[in-house]
Amino acid sequence: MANITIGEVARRACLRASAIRYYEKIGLLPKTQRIRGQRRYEPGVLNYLAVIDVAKRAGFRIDEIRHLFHGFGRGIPAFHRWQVLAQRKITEMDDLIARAKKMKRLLQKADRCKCLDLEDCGKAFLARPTKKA
Amino acid sequence: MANITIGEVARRACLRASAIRYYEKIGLLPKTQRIRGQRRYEPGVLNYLAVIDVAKRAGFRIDEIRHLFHGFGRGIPAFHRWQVLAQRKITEMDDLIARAKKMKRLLQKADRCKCLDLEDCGKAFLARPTKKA
DNA sequence: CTAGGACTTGAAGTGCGCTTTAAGTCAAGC
DNA sequence: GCTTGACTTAAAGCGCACTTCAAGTCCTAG
Repeated sequence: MANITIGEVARRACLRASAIRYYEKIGLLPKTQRIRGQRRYEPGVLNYLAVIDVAKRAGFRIDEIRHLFHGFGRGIPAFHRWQVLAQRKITEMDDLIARAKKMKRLLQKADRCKCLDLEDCGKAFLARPTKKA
Repeated sequence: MANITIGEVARRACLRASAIRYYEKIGLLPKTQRIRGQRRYEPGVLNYLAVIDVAKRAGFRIDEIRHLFHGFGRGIPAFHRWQVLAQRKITEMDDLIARAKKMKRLLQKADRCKCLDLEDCGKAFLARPTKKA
């Protein structure tokens, strides 16, 4: 069970080996043991990678995920780490959704445009400027 | 009124001169006349830049804006160009909003996490995998 | 005459999250 | 002995939309 090669970890975690090496290099994954120069992993690394995967899908950037793992004091429990980061990110997501909706409204206005010439659109935009984000 | 320098255009359009040069280089803005090597613009360029600005704020990438200007036949009216591109982009925005909402739901789940250890989160994720995008 | 300021160019740099490449090591199979 | 395949490293590349840099031109003011 133990001492899995990087290729096997990659296969099980649905990642490229290069991504795993990259995570190690930037300090997202801890350095693991080497056997004749090659990385060998214990199965626990898959839990680690599963957390990274969920965090990425929740919209966290790499530096935020690193913070999740290493940016809190030793005794700070996982649920508290998630709470702190999730609250911030939920706000970001709300902003993102609001921006996307604003873009969509702008697109719906564009969809009802009646100009023959794009320069006319430009004149119209300059005459009644849409309020910027 | 005519023959504005790049710096003046930049000031009026709230852009950096470097951005205007870049737009010219990639074929977003037409090449303009030079006087002793320096670009000189007619005021109409501001309409052109206003269209670019609105398109960017609506979420169009540079290649899409280039398509708006040059990707249709000569006689195709502006309103039709907007319709075609806006419909596609509205779909993209809907996808983006849906993805952001999915992330937000994931974050709200994370916010209610009770694990003490991140590895436990990983085990839980692997046991009941959240369906991926 | 000199300094300052606005402009010119092509090339390189930025940030993010990796991937790709080049050059090499190592073990197994023929 | 040779090939194949999986691994190693450091460094470079990608996409996007610019910005920044280095080195130079040109005009005006003092």
